[in-house]
Amino acid sequence: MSDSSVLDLIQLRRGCTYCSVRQLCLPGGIGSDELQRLDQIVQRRRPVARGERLFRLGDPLAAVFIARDGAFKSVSISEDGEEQVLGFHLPGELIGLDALGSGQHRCEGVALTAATVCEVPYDQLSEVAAQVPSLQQQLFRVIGQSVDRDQDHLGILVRRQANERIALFLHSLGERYRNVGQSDRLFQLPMSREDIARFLGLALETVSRGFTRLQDDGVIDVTGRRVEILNVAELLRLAHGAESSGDGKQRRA
Amino acid sequence: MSDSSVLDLIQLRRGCTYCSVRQLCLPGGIGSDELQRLDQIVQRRRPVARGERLFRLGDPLAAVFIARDGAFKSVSISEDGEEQVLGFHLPGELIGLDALGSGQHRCEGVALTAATVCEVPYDQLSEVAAQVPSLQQQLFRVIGQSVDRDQDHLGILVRRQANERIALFLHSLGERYRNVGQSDRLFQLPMSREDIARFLGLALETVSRGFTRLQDDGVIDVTGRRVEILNVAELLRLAHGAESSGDGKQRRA
DNA sequence: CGAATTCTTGAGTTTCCTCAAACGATGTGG
DNA sequence: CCACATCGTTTGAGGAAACTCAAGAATTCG
Repeated sequence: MSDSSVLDLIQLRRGCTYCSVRQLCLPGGIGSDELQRLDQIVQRRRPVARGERLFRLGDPLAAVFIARDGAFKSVSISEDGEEQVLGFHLPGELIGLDALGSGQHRCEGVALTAATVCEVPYDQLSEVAAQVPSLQQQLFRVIGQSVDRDQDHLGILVRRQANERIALFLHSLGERYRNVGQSDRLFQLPMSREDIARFLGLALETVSRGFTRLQDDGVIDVTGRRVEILNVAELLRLAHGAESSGDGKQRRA
Repeated sequence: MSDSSVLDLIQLRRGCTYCSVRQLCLPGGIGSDELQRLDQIVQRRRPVARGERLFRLGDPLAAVFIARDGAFKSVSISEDGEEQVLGFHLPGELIGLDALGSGQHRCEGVALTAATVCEVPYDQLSEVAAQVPSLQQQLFRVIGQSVDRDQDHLGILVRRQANERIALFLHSLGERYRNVGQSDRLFQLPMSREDIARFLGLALETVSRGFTRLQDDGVIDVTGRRVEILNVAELLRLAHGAESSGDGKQRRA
């Protein structure tokens, strides 16, 4: 076996074909020919340090990113300098779509942990999409899903009270971890209480109190950033406006 | 001049080429050949009665709509039956993009006034987009702009107090009316106080009180749904967290 | 192991929500 | 054309939720 064929194999294994998050970043899948074309333009598995920014406010749209390991947040900076967290990005999710409308980024993409990303130059992506209809379809789909997440986010913020928002947040985070093949009951939060607060539209103290309350009610177990969901059903009940059941102790269905 | 050529001319004038909202629904413009292809698939100027729904929750994605006259709202229904207003749509804006992610509508498109819409069957649109790269580009752009509006909406909801939200809302509405060629100082609200409340994440009484407050401060003049913005600068100041200036009377810069 | 960050908890205050009632516009039938 | 019903809006009073400020625990990190 020649050196080059070994290299080819390694290349292939590192490419989209064998990517563990492929079903996520390209739901529905596309043909292998199309996949090869995509492979050619994807910059693979770049490591990113915690706190590093993939792009900044006002940067021209150069590429979209796909989280592979680790977690990211999208934050917008309001005129008074306040940070707003627009979303969190787990493996398989696209980052940087915010620049699609104006050609410039309206927010910053920040790594919450050490992470790796794939990077797809935008002009090449749209070129390939124009030539490969199924990829165009997939793209509309993926963008649409990011819109869906934004609307879910809106749903959390509009007229829900603090405890509901927090329960909803923890539940949906669990769901997303499950999609990535991790446990949906026990996970490590990649973001600070402050990030959560700025995502949920609350004060960070309110988030902290909410966690404590859920713990007192036996719904979750939380120490720092380690979260274990003990009672999913109850968490969901609370997320949809149910009163937390009077006595401050655990309660079995 | 034959009958058929007269008809052709009328057809043409009623088509996208002469459409008053073309720059809005297709910003940046596309070539005239492409425009003709688009013309062929667009159902033009259908009248819609107030309260009529363009699509309902769960409907499969069949078409996207472009508001021509009148105004629409997108509302999602939460599991407890509460309505949430996700957005308002003025002439030139696309309606129905919420189904892009899942293929099913996640919200309902409701006419707030008597209105007219253009309707574009989705499968034909994506087919033409696949063949006409510049249209694909425009589509990404337009979808991106709708994402931008969602993010602006998030920005309003996250950690802003009631008066700021209301000021921001009125200001941005003025801006949008200006884009449509109407006055940005004096307009008729197409939506009820309740709709505004469900959009801003407030109680409807709070919206009403906010309006009254702005009127007392001489910033706007409001009677029912007629709104006149008297002091844009002050409105903007209030929108960005400024205290309303003590004395309950008008104040000149 | 100590410094620095992040998180929790407490006390007091503000904002905004809820409930309730009056007011105004709009449209319908007598 | 007017009386009346209906819907949308305004206004008031009281209370609850969440914010701010502040200080003390716990974790993380060098």
